[in-house]
Amino acid sequence: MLTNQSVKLTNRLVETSRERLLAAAAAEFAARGFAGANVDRIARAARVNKAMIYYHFKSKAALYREILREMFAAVAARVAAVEASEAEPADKVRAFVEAIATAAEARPHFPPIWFREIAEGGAHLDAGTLAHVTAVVKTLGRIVQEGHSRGCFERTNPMLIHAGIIGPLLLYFASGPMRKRLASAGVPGVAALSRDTVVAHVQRVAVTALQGHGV
Amino acid sequence: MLTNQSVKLTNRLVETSRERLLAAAAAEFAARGFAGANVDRIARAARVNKAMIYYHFKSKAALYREILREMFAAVAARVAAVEASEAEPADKVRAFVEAIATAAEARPHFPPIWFREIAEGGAHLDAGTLAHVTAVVKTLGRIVQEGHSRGCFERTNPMLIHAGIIGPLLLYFASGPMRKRLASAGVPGVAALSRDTVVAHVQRVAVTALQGHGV
DNA sequence: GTCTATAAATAGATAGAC
DNA sequence: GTCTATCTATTTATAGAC
Repeated sequence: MLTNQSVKLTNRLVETSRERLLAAAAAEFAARGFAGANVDRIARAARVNKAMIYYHFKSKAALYREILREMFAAVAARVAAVEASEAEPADKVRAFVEAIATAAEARPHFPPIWFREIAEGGAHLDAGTLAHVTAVVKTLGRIVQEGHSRGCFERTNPMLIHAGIIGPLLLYFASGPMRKRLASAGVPGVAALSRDTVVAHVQRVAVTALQGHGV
Repeated sequence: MLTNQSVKLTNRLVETSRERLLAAAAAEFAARGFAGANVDRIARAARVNKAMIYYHFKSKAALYREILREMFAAVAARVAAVEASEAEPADKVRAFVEAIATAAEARPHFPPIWFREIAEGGAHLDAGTLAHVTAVVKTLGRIVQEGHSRGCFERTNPMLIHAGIIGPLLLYFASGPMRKRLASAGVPGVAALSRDTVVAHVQRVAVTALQGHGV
């Protein structure tokens, strides 16, 4: 019994070659993009033979799609949970912001890869992953709609709110290295910009825009 | 005299091979990134022999840097003009937003390339171009500072405002193809999102955040 | 300035042994 | 599941003629 359990524990604690490949690939794709990524480098970083990439995945492209799928499935799940909660519309919007931030933070590769996919028009998104993306946007749309029906939000294009949330958040989380260079160049305030400050600001801005108050 | 003039006019009206290469390369780099870009394809799109790339520019990398340099020099110039104007702080912030939007619109390749550079930590930015980037951010910092000194703005980290401006604007201008796919997938409000709506929203949000009013 | 031909290196992918 | 060796295609870059 103890033996069986320790085997199971070991299987969970020790990363499999597949998991190590996924982690190394995520970092490589984030740093260099799909075209710039190199399968040899991915294998080396994962301390795994290159041929294993083609054993576990069909191709470099399939490996990349796998990473995209996990990313967007995770945000979609978080956001769905937000919508399903009992909170009032304004709090759901705040939770939506927090959900995006949390998902992005848990995956440092997420924001840069998302940026690149946007730049590429979602060229690598398969149907299933695209469905996750649209689900996220539609969910925010329904939250905004619900707020409007209840009389707490003014009529607002949800895509505007979406851009106001996703834009600054992704920019913040994707720009770590860039911000370091700006800080070195003497730009004031860059170093002081914390995750919590950004999230709070985005939350406030989104809710304020929705509530209007004749602004 | 007439001959001389017509020659000069011709030289201005007819794109040189160098100009055609720059235009084709900008589109290629925007669509596929630096690593994904292909010099053969650039040459073909420019209707120019591939060897001309190496005649006019030193390498693929040098060609890319040339495009980066022009992009950021243009925004830096626009933004400097905004700061030099006689407008009051809030209007300078609005003009800053408009300047970014105008520069981005005039160069469809600009937003996607900027996104990719952020994702890559500015790996391709040479010292001169990085100076342009920092100049833009610092300029906004001074406008915010000026507003605070004059008592019209609350004390605010300028980087927060910067992220709130650049994030949504770049996202909007870079996401044209992606938005089309979302519209096809039935996401409401995507098609209705106009450039002017986004710019006005970003302006309002930035100024409101700066003015505070105890929010 | 423009073109052809080609060098030289890189990188995705697979066969086949263990 | 893992590894070695290798094939093949792609692609940046240049030499040299016109």
